[in-house]
Amino acid sequence: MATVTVENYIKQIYLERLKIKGDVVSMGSIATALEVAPGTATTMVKSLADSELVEYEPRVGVRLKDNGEKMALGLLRRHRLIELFLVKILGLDWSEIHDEAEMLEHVLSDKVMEKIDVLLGRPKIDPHGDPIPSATGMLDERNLVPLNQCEIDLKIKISRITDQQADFLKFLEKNGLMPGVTITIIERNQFADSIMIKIDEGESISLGSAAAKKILVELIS
Amino acid sequence: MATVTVENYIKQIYLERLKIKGDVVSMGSIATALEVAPGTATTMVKSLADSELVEYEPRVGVRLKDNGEKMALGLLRRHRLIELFLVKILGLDWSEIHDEAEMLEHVLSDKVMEKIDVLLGRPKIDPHGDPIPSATGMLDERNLVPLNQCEIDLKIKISRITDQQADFLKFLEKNGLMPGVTITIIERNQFADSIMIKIDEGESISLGSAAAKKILVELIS
DNA sequence: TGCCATACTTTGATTAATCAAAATTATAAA
DNA sequence: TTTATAATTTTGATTAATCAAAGTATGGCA
Ligand SMILES: [Mn+2]
Ligand SMILES: [Mn+2]
Ligand SMILES: [Mn+2]
Ligand SMILES: [Mn+2]
Repeated sequence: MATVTVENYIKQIYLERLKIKGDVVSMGSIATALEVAPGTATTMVKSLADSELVEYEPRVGVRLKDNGEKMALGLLRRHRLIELFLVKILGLDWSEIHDEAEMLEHVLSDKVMEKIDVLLGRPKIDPHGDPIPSATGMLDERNLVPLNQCEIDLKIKISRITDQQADFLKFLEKNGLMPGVTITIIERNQFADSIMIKIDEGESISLGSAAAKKILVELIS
Repeated sequence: MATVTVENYIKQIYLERLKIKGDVVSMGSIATALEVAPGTATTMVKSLADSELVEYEPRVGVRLKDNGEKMALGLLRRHRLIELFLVKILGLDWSEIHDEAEMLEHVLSDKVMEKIDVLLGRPKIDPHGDPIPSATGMLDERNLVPLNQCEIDLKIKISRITDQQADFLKFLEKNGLMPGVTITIIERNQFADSIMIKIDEGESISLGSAAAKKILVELIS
């Protein structure tokens, strides 16, 4: 059985891999993401390699093997199902579920996960808009556009939030900027580095490009 | 923050304390209950004493201090609320919830526990009939009688099961012997070491005294 | 009283996970 | 090509939890 630590490393390697262009994940990015010293990441990754979960090439990086990828997708599924459960069934706020799920993903049995999945109606998307892998490890990453790169005057739908920091999520919630909401960019100011958006039948809000970049949207035909 | 291991020791010391006449728990009983070597229990209890959670007297035993008792009651509350949640909300069988709760009790946040408590209507009793301590650490152990020590021909109510082994619980469930059910002892055979009981408006079943001892009942006036 | 079985404690190791700091490499700049 | 910088790896320690096996104490029995 993989320990909680091993599971966290495997999942993080998967997530870092998604973020970058390259196909190999650096020790530095793992160490930063998991908040451990660089040497710790190196040591741990070597031990993951001994367990056949990853391929590790010194001074180059690490890549998940089939085993590892399967584990990562299983964890991602657990994490996201748990988040949705915490919001839908227990009524927690979407800003406080991530850390909770970070622990629970390692602890809930398959039996409990199946009950939760059924209770939620086998959902495909979590509260942040992240896709939930299927029980068989299928994951479809939708092709979404960062809000800051969107054209003006088009009708678009907020679909996914890539920054799960509690404060940022609370800000979005307070302003009604949650997945599912449709909006239009009504103004863009290149030099002020900001955009002005209008929620359908609602308020107008100004967003800096750093914030807008964390909001992924879908164009409505 | 107490580790999972520390929490398990503290809870076990509390539970062992309840089982015995004396007021001090032996290293041996802890080691057996937690399935660790005797020396491990000694070492660990000494470290609990360093943390001011217990008082430890070498070769005599260990007793919880106020801190420790508070922690134990908190865990017991969590454990039992979680068990009830797993049965009532997720629909697990009462025979498979104990191990699940054994992990979850260390991981769910206070916020989640409060949501669960509310969702369940602030219950006082778990699926095995075990009392749930209040959030302030109040626990009322009801005064119940083991079924094997009960008089014949009286109307009695099954109230608590002290053996939580899955197989035993499954047996009880199959025969309708769950907390809340009312029964009568219709026969007792001293030499066969068994009793015959009849479920109200139901079947008659024979139980050996070892099994009957694990079923606590309440006399119905 | 003295022995001894049993329970308990101590000792010396091991494993997993971590860190700080020193050593090494690779790469980009001069 | 040489050097400097940044990333990575290695080394030596530490902490928590555990075990096996050796050592110790104590309460009853002879
Ligand atoms: Mn995690
Ligand atoms: Mn999420
Ligand atoms: Mn536990
Ligand atoms: Mn119970």
